[in-house]
Order: sequence, then structure tokens, then C-alpha cells
Amino acid sequence: MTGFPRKHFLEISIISYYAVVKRKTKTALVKLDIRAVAERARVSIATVSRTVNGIPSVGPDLAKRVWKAIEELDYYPNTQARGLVSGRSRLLGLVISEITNPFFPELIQGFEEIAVENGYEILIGSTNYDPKRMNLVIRRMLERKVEGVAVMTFGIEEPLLQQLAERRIPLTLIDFDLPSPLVSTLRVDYGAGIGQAVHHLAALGHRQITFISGSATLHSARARVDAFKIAAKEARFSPKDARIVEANHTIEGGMLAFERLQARGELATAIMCSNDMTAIGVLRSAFSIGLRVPRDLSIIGFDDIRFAQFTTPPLTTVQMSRVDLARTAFFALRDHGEIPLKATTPREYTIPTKLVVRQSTDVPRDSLKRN
Amino acid sequence: MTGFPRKHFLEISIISYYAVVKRKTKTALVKLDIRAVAERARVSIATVSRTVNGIPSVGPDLAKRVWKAIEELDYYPNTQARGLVSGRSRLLGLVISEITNPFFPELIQGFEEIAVENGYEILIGSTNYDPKRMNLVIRRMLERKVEGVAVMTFGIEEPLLQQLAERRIPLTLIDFDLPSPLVSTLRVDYGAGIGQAVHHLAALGHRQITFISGSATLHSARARVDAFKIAAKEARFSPKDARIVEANHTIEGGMLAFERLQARGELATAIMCSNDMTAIGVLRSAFSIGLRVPRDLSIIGFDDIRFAQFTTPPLTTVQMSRVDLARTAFFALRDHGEIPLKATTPREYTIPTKLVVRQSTDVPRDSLKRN
DNA sequence: ATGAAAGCGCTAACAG
DNA sequence: CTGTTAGCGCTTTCAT
Repeated sequence: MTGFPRKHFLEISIISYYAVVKRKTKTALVKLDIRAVAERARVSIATVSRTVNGIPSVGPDLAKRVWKAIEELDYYPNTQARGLVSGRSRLLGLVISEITNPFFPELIQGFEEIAVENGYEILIGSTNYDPKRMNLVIRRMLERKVEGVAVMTFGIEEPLLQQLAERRIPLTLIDFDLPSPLVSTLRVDYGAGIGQAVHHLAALGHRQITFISGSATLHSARARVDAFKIAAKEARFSPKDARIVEANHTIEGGMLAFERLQARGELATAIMCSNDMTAIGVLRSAFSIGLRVPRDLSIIGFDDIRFAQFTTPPLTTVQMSRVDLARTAFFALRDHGEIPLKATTPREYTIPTKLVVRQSTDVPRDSLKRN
Repeated sequence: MTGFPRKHFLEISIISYYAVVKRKTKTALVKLDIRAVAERARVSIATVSRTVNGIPSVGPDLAKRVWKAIEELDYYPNTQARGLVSGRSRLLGLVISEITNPFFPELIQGFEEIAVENGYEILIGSTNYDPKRMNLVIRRMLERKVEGVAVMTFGIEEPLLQQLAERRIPLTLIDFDLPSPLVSTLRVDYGAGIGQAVHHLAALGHRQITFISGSATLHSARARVDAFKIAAKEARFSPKDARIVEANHTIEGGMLAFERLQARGELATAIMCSNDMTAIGVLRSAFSIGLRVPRDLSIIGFDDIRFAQFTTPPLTTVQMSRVDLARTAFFALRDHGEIPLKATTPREYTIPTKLVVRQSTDVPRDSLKRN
């Protein structure tokens, strides 16, 4: 009987918005608010409120009466009223690029889970890579008085966020710095996973690797390219042997990039992709011209979306945990929000990445090791 | 200047929660509510409210003053307060099975789009096929005072919905009847698409088709099986030649089902799957034992998820438009909500399906037509 | 056409 | 410990 402060109410039975109550000889439809509970429990509404919020100062007998009344009436509090008076909405915003990109549903799932566990609800907004939509999305969230926003899009619009940050609302960004007290950033350690990938390929005997990047306009795509460059250099690939071409993080983009490479006779023995969708496109195009993966061509993806396990062959890829991302984003937001304006919370979190070796990589096609 | 009744406010600039206002000689942080706007425009708060809500009785000059003040202050209304007093939350619930099932993101996208266009926000809840979670999900939505819930899960729990329906909240279900004034149902016309698929196969010369269904506990899975049975009968397949085996709508399930079939020597020349994920699993398993699709085996999916275009070979499948589904669900909800309790809105909508022929179907492997 | 005032359902001082 | 009361920011009568 300790109350469910802001948690989801009444776990057992479904609740009626209206309760049927006998009054005199007539049956009337009565609004089911805190007052109704108070009357029935013969206490003040303040006591009901305290009970519901688990404030310890309520005497055990009264509390029992209140809970009894609550159950009998199937009462549950009105979130809007709670939010209005307390100034807290228990709402968090999650901004993503587009929900049909398989990367995001897994992120959303993780975020929703942890948020709901903690009594928050989430509002999702997709930008579809359009800065104007980003603007609108954020406005919607502001109107709903979200207590924090996680901007998990691939491309981030500096000026927009700048304004958001000035609005005194906690913000969590991915791969993007914004020096402001309520902003924290999740820094993905691209270097780790991409480094492993390059070394994996080098160890296999590959002397040339082509990296198919995402759009250079996207922050996170550039970060991956940079990580690749560094890794390639460390592994002593010359720039010529570590060519970089640009695609757009879609299957079609991957197909196109591959076909262009192939048409120009520039096919390396190994291709690394900036994300799994691109890799899937490459896989598909390679297959359609009769190349066998990994015998004729090694392919590595990035993200480790669930589907990567089910390509043919299963895709070797760099894993970045969406669940980590989601949980970290949530706690970053919450920690900046719960103790408002207390500016001691860390501003930066690192998200690890690591190579997952499956079956799309092998020794190069002309390798002596094969003989 | 007609007002933005409940639409997203101030489309141009990002708004400050606090506005910096000169007062006497000091710069002060002032709360930005309707009163601030009223003061600045030298009108009453009632007038501001009317202006904002586009109520025509406001004189044009006053309206202009109000809008000017609104813009200067970057004011936007507080949704919680609005909701509290008006009893409307402009929130709609969308219950799905699980967001990582590629079927749903496309549905969500459609639903979100149309909802936002109409000034609604959506709350998403995933049941993960667990009735208990369904219960919780719905409770969350009730607490937030959603104005309607679209339950688009594959499996539907009758008693739960029954209680929901009694709660006077508009409900839209998929493939599920619930005789209640505020409940509408979207009836997917499985027969059409599945019929076309069976006939397509029959016309190609297939004499045996195996149907791999989803879990029989799911309503929508059963509906697909039933449609298949009818179509097979119409096409004069004997029950023996139109075998049905059960899987679970996942890639793994499809792989398993195929392997079982293959191990028992029960492989038909054509396999129809209850959804695309299953078909992808079958495709993958078939490939791994050296079967070529469609030469050795024809495969048809269901749903037409986006990825179906990118399998190898591209998947012939029955298309059910998620956008249709989403839009229809939205309007069904809205029409039951806007004119509260007016019970003349249609209760039933049909969602069409149709076969999309791609490259995973061909004449059977032993067909004379090939020679 | 405009304003004053009464709440919406709840929380949070402030009394006792 | 418990109750009374004053709003949270807004919409909506009811006057004018």
C-alpha cells in the first residue's frame, strides 16, 4: 500500500471513466474524479492525492480506506490535471529520421520500454530527413510540454537545436556537441568497431577495401568515414587502396554504388558499408551478377540490424546496440530533468561498437590461402 | 488570420518557453501564458483564447493585435490546460504487436502522418503478443485520456476490448467484430488477394500448394488460412494438394517450416506464406539447400512489406496497404469521436488486398512448359 | 463583439 | 497526520 507515484495505475482491473452509482432511488452517471473518491472514503481530496502519490504522511487506516474506494470506483488520476498543476508531463520526445528505416524501430522499442518502466510516455516524431519537419516535430513536442527530447536522427540541424537548448529542456543528441547545461551527447565509438572490421579484413589478406559511405551531409555518416580513414591508415592501406565512394544508406543506394564500381572495374576484394541497408544492396547486386559472397567478395555492414542475421550469407557487420543507445538516452534525459537545472550530471556518454563476424567475409578471391 | 484551432501553433519560428521582457530598467524572465499575451495586446484572456481558436466573433482589429502579441512573445498554448478544460486531449492510441515487425513501422508512419495533419498526437503501445502487456498499454492510454484507440495487433483479446468498449472511447479493430456503438472494424479482404495468388499459381500449372500459416492463436492468421482454403477449393485443389502447415510469422519460423517439409519429402512445387517474413525464411532455406527460386520452387508472401522488393529474387506477394489501413483507422476513430456518441457513422470498412507479381513465382519445376 | 468569472482535476503550500 | 485553500493555463458560460 505504498502508492503508485505516477506509475500506471491500478494494475489489476480495467477502469471505468464513469461509474454507476446508486443515489436515492435513481441510478446516476457520476464523474469519477478525486472528489468522488474522497467522498466515498470520507477523507479530503488532499488525502486521496497523498495516498495516490505515495506520500508517507498518510495514516495507514485512512490509506486503506482510500485504496478501497479507489478500487471500488475504478478510479485513476487524470494525467492532464496532474501535469498542469505539477508542471510535469511525464512525456519524453524521441526524434528519429524515419520509422521505416529498420535501425529505428529497435531504438524505439528500447526507449519505450525503459520509459514506460519509469512511468513516462513517449512522443515519437519522424523528420524524414527534412529540416522543416524537424522544426514541426519539435514544436509538437513543446506544445505537449515534453520533459526532454532525444534527437536520434542521423543528420542534426545545429541552429534548431540551439534554439531548443535555450528553451531549458533537457536534450540528448547523438554524435553532436552543443555546449549547453541541459544537453548531453551520446558519442558513438565508431573507431572501435570499424577498426576491428578493417583489421579483420586485413588479417584475411585483403589489400584493397572500398568503403561505401552514407550521404556526406549526415553527421553520423561522416563520422563513420573518418573512422574508416583512420583505421585504414593504421592498417597501412594507402588512400588508393582504401577508396571511399558515397551512397545514401538505402538498399537502392548500395546497389547503385556497387554497380558503378563494377562498371568502372574498380571492385576491391572487400567492401565495407556505412550501414547494413547499403550492405544488403551490395549483396544483392553482387549476387545478381553472379559473384559469390564471401568467396568472390567480402562485405561488411554497420549497425547490425536484426535482418543482418538473415541475409544470404549472414552479414558480418559492426554492431551498435540500439538498446544501449536507447537506455543511455533515457537516463541522460531523466537525470537532467529530475533534479531541474542541477548541472552536475555528466554531459557525455560513450556508446561502444564491435565487430560481429558472420559469413559475408572470407579471404580475398585471389588469395593463395585458398589453394 | 483565421486561427489555428488546435493545429500546431506558429509554424514559422521556434518559440521560447520564457520570453525576455524589459520591465522598468531590469530584464526579467516572465512566464509566457495566455495572460501575458492578453496584457501585451491589451485585451482580455478570453479574446486571446477566441483568437487562437479561430472563433469568428473576434473583431478583426483585436485579432490582429492578438496575433501580433503572440508572435512577438513566441507564445503557444499549453496543451495540458487546454485538454483539462475542454476534456479533449487530441491524443490517439495506436496499439500494435511489436514495432520491430516490419509490418508495423509502415502502419505507424501512415497513422502518424494523417494524425499530425489533423492536429492529433499519437501514443504507441506494443503488446509483444502478450495479453498482460495489452492491458497495461491500454491503461496508459486511458490515463492520458486518449480520444480513441486503434488496436491493430494481430491477436486481439476479446474481454479486454469488451471492457474498453464500455468505456465510451472510440475503438477501431482489425478483423474483429465487437457490437458496440463506438467500435468500428476494418475488415481485410483476404479473399481477394489470396484468391488471386492461388489462381496465379494454378494458372502457372502448379498442382500442389503448401500454405505456411501463422500461429493459429492469432485471429488474422486464421483469417488468412480460411481465405486460402476457400481459394484452393475454388481452384479445385484437393485438401491433400493444398496442405497447410503452421509457423509463426517470423523468418526463423519460415525456415523451420520449410526444413520440416523438406525433411519429410513433402515439398510442393509452390509455397504460399501467411506473411512476408515467413516467405523470406522459406526463401533463405530453399537457397541454402540449393533450390533455385522460382525455377525449382515458387514462393508467395503476404503483406508486401517494403523489403519484399529486395529479396533475391524479388518476392511475389499479396499486398495489403498499410497506408490504407492507417488512414481508414484514423478516420474511423475521428468520426466516432468528433460528434460524440452520434451513432450514425459506419461501423465497418473494407481493406482491399491484391496480388503483386514479382519474380519468386514461375511454372512448376517439372512442368512441360519449360521444355 | 468583448470581458469577467467560474471552473476542468489535481497538487502543494499552509494551517491546525 | 489531516483538511482547507489557492491556483496550474486554459475554455466557456453569462453578462454587457
